Amino acid sequence: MRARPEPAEGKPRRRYDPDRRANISAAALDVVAKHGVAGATYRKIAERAGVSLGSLTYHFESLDELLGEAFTTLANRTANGFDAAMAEVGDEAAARDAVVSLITGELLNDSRTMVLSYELYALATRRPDMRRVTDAWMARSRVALGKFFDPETTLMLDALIEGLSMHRALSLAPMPRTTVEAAVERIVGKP
Amino acid sequence: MRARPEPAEGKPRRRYDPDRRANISAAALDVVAKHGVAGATYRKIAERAGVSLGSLTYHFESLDELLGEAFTTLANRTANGFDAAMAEVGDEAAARDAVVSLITGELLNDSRTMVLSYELYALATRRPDMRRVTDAWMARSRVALGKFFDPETTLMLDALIEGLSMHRALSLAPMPRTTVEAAVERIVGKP
DNA sequence: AGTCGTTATGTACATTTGTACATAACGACT
DNA sequence: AGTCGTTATGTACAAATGTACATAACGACT
Repeated sequence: MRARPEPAEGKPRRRYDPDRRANISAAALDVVAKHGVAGATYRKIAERAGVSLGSLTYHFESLDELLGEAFTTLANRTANGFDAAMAEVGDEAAARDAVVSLITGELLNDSRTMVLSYELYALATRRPDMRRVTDAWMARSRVALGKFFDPETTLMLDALIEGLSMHRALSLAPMPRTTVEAAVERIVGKP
Repeated sequence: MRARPEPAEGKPRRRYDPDRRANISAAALDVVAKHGVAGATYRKIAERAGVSLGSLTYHFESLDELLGEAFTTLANRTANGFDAAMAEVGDEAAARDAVVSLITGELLNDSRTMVLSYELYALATRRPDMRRVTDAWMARSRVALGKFFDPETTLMLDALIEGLSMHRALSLAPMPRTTVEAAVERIVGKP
């Protein structure tokens, strides 16, 4: 017998678990990160979310729909982090530093985000609706970068960020930060 | 009743299907490209290879072993293509052109290779033995590039190739070749 | 209190999938 | 011709999985 959380004083208690749908979506990402899309089953996700099996099929008509929503929230959250990091930046020199930090830092570079990105990319080359998700994601990155760099440089920089993050994540001997700094400088030009 | 292929004159007919193991491996890549690792089952692969189900479990003790061998051959074949393209190159200017052609051309950029790469990357961040495959792959790329560029430039260029190929494959509006040329030039320096 | 729509739970069933195995075909060798 | 090790085939079975559904709990509203 588990005690139910107390309702806020005076506030109408709408439902027992209001954001269960979002919780299921988050649990799906955990399962994909651990077992891959190949190992993402209704039962594993339900267990991870601490929720009954029937609840999944109620909220999501298919596994594809569930994965679609999960990856969409992932892309939005990552893009939000990207935006936030670039929003605090004043001039181009600071933008340069921010980009280097993004590549070497935690937002783009932790293994969980990277493996989920790969799974998303693989899915996106196969499912057109997921292509829209990756397109929107990349577009937001370019908008954030476009505030400081010209359009062509922005395209190059965006691709460089992708490649450097990937190689840093996959490589056993991660590239030193100084090399990342030098690569960014070569693309965006001398200060 | 299907007629059996005639044995070569005088040559001892060793076995009915000598490279069935390799054929199964190739069929596995086809299935992964079409349905993802998630949809790669013994039965689908057997059907694609035109081979009985039992033959798969005979040649490969597990699906992981089969996928491991399939991705290993993929990585080797792609690296061979990379080597071949760079081997025909004389000076650094030609190397620059070769790199641009690799990014915009067919070796790295067809959607089949890209989706398989993503699946491999996703697998590699989860399975240590696959990490060795991707490591060897990237090491060969760097060796091929290292004949023409200094070590640090090679690292940068390798990452740039990865990122540009990926963005060209995923983007609905592919980046123009001139932008690719400009990006490579910024990394490797003025001619 | 009573009713209704929404959400949650557990169970049951048909299909898919990995796996094991018995049997046979094949080639090499004596 | 006979024997043996290797390879191929088909089938069978148990576990896992997607899916449907009956039942109940919950909150909002009258």
